[in-house]
Amino acid sequence: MATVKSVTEATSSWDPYARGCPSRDLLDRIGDKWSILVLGELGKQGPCRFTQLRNRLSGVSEKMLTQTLRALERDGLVRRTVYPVVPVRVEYELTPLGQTLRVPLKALTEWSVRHLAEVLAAREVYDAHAGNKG
Amino acid sequence: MATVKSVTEATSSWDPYARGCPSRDLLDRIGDKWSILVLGELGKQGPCRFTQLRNRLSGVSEKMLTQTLRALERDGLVRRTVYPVVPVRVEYELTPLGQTLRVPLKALTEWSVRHLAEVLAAREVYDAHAGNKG
DNA sequence: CAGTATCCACTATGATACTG
DNA sequence: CAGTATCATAGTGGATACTG
Repeated sequence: MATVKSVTEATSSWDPYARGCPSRDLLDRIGDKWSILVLGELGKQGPCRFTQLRNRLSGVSEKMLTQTLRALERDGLVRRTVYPVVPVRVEYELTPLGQTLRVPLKALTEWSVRHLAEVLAAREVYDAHAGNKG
Repeated sequence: MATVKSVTEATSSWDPYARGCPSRDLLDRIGDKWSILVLGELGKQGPCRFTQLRNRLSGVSEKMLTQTLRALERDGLVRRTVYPVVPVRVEYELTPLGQTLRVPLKALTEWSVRHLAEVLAAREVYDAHAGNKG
């Protein structure tokens, strides 16, 4: 997960693109391999148990799932509820704050869905030229 | 930069949160350390030369700046123009496609600015508890 | 069930030096 | 000026085995 950086370099008036800025911090947090997938799953389905999540995000290791969930929980985006039964049962769900993040995430998703073809096309053009030039 | 993954596992109807989905690809691309900063700078100022960019994104190495710019260029988000003068002059600018990405990026930025305090507060609470529990 | 603890590989990033 | 090449390293992600 993102290393926790000091905000020493930050400017007083937030420049969205300066180092140490909120959006960079956000990207550092959700730009990892599993965060948005977890956020997405929880957003779709509501409360979800650890193993359920692991199965839905097939491919994730227990270590990474735990790590991702802990980070999201730490940031107040996900709530973790432990039911003291045996065997223990733990449920994860989006917090209200986590819910609000779905909006900008959706904007990003929509952009990518709408422009994916263009990006892919650009890649092919670029790679073709690269092939010519070595 | 993101490893280029096969899309073999993708479902036919795009699930925004499934692996290999457009939004994941997008996050893989712009979730790195410099892409959104470069996008942001170019969005703010229009055409910009290599060294100008390097100075504005103070802290970036030439290698990373080149790598980031190449990736963005490959994806059709940034245009690279070489002026065959001596010494050579290269200008970078957002393509129309790159411009459209500023909208969802702005949504993300606004979210982070608006909710940063909550996230930070949540972290402190979490870390305080972690201290208690070991 | 829901983790934790280890060890390992790869990747991303960076410092530095060199070049057309 | 605008890179490229090389070397070094930290951090990310993963496989596996163990535990309350």
